[in-house]
Amino acid sequence: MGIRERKEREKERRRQQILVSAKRVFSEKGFNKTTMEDIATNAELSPGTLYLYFKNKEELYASLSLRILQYLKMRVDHVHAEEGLNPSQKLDALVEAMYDVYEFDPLIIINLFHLQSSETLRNLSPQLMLDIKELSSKSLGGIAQIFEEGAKNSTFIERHPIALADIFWALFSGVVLWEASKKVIDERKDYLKQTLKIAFELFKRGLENK
Amino acid sequence: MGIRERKEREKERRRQQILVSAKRVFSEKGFNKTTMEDIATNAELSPGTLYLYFKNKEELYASLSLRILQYLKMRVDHVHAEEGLNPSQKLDALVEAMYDVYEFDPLIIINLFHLQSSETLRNLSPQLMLDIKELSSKSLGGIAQIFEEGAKNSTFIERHPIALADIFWALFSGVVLWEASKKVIDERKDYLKQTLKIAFELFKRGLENK
Amino acid sequence: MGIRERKEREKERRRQQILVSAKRVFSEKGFNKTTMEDIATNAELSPGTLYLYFKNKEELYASLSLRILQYLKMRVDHVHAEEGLNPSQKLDALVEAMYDVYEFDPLIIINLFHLQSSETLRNLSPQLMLDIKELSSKSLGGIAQIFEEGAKNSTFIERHPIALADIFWALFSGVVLWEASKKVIDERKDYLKQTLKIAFELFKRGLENK
Amino acid sequence: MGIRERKEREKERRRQQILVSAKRVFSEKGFNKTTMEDIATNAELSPGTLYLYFKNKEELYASLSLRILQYLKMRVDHVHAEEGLNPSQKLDALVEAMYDVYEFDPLIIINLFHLQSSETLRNLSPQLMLDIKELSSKSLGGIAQIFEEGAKNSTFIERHPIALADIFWALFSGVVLWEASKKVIDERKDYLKQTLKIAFELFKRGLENK
DNA sequence: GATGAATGAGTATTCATTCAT
DNA sequence: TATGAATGAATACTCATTCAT
Repeated sequence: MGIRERKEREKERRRQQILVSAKRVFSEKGFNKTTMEDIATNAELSPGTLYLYFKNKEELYASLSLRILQYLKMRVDHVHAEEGLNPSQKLDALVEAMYDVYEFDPLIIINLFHLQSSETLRNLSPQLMLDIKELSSKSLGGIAQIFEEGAKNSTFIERHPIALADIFWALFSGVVLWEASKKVIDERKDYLKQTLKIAFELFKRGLENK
Repeated sequence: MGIRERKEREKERRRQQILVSAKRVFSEKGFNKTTMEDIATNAELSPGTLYLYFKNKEELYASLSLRILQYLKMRVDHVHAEEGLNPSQKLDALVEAMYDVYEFDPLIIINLFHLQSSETLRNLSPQLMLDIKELSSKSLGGIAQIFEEGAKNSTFIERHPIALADIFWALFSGVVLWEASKKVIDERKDYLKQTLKIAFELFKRGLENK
Repeated sequence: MGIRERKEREKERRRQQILVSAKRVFSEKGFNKTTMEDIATNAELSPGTLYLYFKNKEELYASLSLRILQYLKMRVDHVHAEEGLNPSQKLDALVEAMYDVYEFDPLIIINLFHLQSSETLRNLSPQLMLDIKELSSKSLGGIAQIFEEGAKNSTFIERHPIALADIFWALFSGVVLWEASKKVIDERKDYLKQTLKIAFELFKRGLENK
Repeated sequence: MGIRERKEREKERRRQQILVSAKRVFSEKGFNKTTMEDIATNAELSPGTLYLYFKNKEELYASLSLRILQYLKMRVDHVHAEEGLNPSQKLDALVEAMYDVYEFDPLIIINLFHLQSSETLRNLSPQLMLDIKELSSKSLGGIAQIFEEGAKNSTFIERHPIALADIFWALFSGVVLWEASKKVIDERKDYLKQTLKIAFELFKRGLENK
């Protein structure tokens, strides 16, 4: 391992250390209530150092979305990689994956909606935006493929596969966000998992060729 | 019309004027980038005047959510008020209503998720919070009733009606938010309506007793 | 009584009503925390009305000082009006008067120091300033006269009578202010009256020709 | 000198720099008319920097009181530290000290009365409040001790020593405040020192056992 | 005279970001 | 690289005062 490579690796380690702290603090306080100093303190670094690794606060925040998308993509890829699964079984596997995605970062899933603010996007570096777009598009593509295969062998009804993938993701994130918001308003207990279960069941039933 | 009544009416007119401007500006810039001065300017009022009608920025913002919820509730009530509709037809009518809810305020639907911040809730007056909770709960109750009726006469499968109402709403808002976020990222045109259509179709298919 | 006179009287009544409310509210909250609206509400008037009787907030506040000074002057005059009192007895009577001045307005005595702010004085009408100066000067003159008489008949030591009057007043208000400030800091009980008693006793002893 | 120590010293230097500017500006304009920006400008710093050294405006202001109290305590301690002084001579030395306290900060002595506002106290950090209470109490204790000693050896009359210390301080600050207020109203020249002299003379005469 | 709705200037405080060391 | 002290722009909110009715 060359010295350059070691430095590269060290740098990446530090980036991850910051991201872990950022996730912790953002999850707890939300984007606006979190200060760069909070994150720096949590990471046992100085505020200035954060700026050596991330252009600004928005970019640091968006990088967390990237991590979720990376995880999502990995899980979608795994579904396809498993051998001998028919589309219906793949869909079941995908649903299982979504539970894990949720557990991977239950609170920060809200992040993905923060990206929609055009003000935010203006502050992101082109490379990061490209990465996000690509991962997002590939993950949804992988999901869409399941529906396409299902339609081909008549397991599922025929609809635009990309649209179905969008709906699948929207259903997932809609439930997560909605239940999260109710928890605060109604002080209800964690009713989320069960609702997700019913939601995905309905989705699959709606999709099936009767 | 007494002088007191006229004043009351004038006051309400001013409140609405502010809400209209607030909706415009918040829609364009989002909560944090919008300043009270922006809204005042848009409403052709002075900043101080806003505070005669709304306790603070959070409450002004939350009042916009109230308007959507009022509209939603009204539409749900209408669905039940129409005579001679069976549950399946009521669901169709509800879906139509949701398109209108979306058009009533395409961007500000995001508001409803802003409410989840406990920091926000801390700043709302108890009355406003009560109104929001009540409207929200009544609307979802009205939606749930459709599923309950449908289950009773075996049109729909039996699931917890409240959960189904949550899913119905989550599906709707999830699609709206997700498509909205993609629009910025992908610069795609309004693919939303079509996606919503498929989403609701799938939902209904999933719900039907085959 | 002519109609003009009745109006004049009515106007004065309203002025006093406002002053009473102002004293109440200023005493409770201090100058800065008190709003004109607070006073208006307390007086069951509208904010605008206050400005028909007082040029501005500073002048309303200063007018309260005037009331104390009027009371002080009246009491000093009484001391001189009583027949058959020698200087020593007059001083005793004056000390009694000071207890009453304190009870007349225990908290607002602080007002008199608010006047020192040049910013405040800039906002007072010349007439009010003149009245304050005159009353203040006459009252102190009356006090000084006691010391002068006392020096003449060798009851008291000879010092500049005006200076002695100033010291007499400074001792009184210093004790009041200092004890008032300690009450908050130390939460001690009303030790003030006793301290005032000792203070005046020492003052008199110091003054006496031994 | 270690690097840590140097930084500590530098930080203290900056604190003092701010206090000096604050004293200047507060003296000139009073608490309310002074803005944090005024102070920052005077100190050739940015407004934000002030908040690195003082929690808020109230605390910055109160810290000025602390400085006076520190000086007062030091002078009182010196009086006791001088050898071979009897109580009468100690009182004379104390009177000399008060002239210096006045010169140390002629205008800001008013500060000490600002502390009485409970609203102000609410905004102070517990440590600062503790320091103020302690210094205040120790200084007055030191003053009281002189009267106690004087009473013991029959130089002074017997009165509660703490009360005498309170009166001593009230006399001093009352004269300072009263003369200060008159200066503005009457535009008189500095008649203060002379008045103080007479005041203290009377106080001592009143105290002496004849 | 009386009202009270509207004004809008005024300010403490925060915090993302920079840069000298 | 890393630091962290310093920056200074940005903003919600208040309230004395005005003036059309």
